[in-house]
Amino acid sequence: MNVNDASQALGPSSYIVLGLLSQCGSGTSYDLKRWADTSVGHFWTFPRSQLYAEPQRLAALGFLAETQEDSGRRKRTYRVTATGQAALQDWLSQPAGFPELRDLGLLKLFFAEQGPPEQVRLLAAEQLALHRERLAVYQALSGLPDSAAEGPSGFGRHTLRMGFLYEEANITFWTELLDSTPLSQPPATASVPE
Amino acid sequence: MNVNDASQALGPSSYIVLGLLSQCGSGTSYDLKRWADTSVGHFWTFPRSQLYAEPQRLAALGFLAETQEDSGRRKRTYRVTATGQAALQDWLSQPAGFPELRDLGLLKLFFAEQGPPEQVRLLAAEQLALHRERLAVYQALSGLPDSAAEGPSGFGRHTLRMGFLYEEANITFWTELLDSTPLSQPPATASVPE
DNA sequence: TACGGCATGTAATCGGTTACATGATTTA
DNA sequence: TAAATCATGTAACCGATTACATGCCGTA
Repeated sequence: MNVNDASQALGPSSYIVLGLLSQCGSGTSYDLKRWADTSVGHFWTFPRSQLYAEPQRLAALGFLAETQEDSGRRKRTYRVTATGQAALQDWLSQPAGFPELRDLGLLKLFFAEQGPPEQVRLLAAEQLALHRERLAVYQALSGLPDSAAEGPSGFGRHTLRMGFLYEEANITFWTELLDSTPLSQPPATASVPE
Repeated sequence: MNVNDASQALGPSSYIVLGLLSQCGSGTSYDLKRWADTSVGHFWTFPRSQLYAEPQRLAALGFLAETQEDSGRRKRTYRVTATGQAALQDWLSQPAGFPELRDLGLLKLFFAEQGPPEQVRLLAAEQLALHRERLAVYQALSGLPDSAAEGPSGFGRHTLRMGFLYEEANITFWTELLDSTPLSQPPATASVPE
């Protein structure tokens, strides 16, 4: 069974586990959770339970080696094998394809465009607030020294930059939308001079 | 069983079906596929088979009414019920939450940042090409008259605008990255004057 | 030593993807 | 009328989410 054999076809979460472990040497499922939360978690999340299931799968494939404690909880620690490392490299060297926006807010907007403007405004206001919040988080992160920003517990300079651009684009978009969507009840007293 | 009862918790694909059928009156699974391809499909895709399974589910919940042909293929046509319409409206009025980038390219970049620059360059070049392509598609779409751009078979003015901004952000990002990543083998013959 | 939060797992369910299968309709 | 394409569905599998369950450890 070859690494280049496409029959494996692991999913993204598998490679997140592989990648994090590769960067950190070794760790438990909980370690993975903590690392993910402060790095990839900024743009790619999944439930914690995946971080227990995924390593099992990878270990069964020979991509991870597993050691289990003798004491109480018999907790499992994983590390990447040479085969696993090769699989990761192979994946990295493959084209990534086109990403989808898959934005729930956009989806709702798409269907709300025909409806009452007030609903659009509400949506825009919500999204605007969320994106501003997130931009602030990124701004805080970018102030950190490189040592903290890089590595398994950091966001990575480049990925952080994309986060920035993404948030900016969103803020531009929802702001424009809010500004161009009429209020539901323009005050009847206001006069519109010709 | 109330529409406002959160026990339903349909997924996004359910609402895409609901939304498209609501806009178009009625249609078959194949109609849904065609509508989706030219509208939401630009930023949210899923396999065609979903468009056969999803309406069944919705019909079972009373959100769609189904009529079946008597002739050969006995094909099914769906339309939204009043209950379904209410469920859609309810969903639209709910906050959408924060969207994730979930970009495979970014993910690979995150793990490739530590590795050889050449791999980063390859990735950046691929992504740049894909995003430029997509931007061109959006440019073409935006040239269309409103009648073609709006409605179930159109992208929608607003969503299209966001597509634009997203592609621009990506092009900026991957271009910057490509420009800032050193070539793997700078020609050994080149002299670097002090 | 009791309690709250941290840490570590398993089980059940379900939506989504892939693969399979075949009927109609157009066109060469 | 054969081939190609359009159209319509089903079945099996699997990753991902939710919910359940419980052990360790610091501190009040």
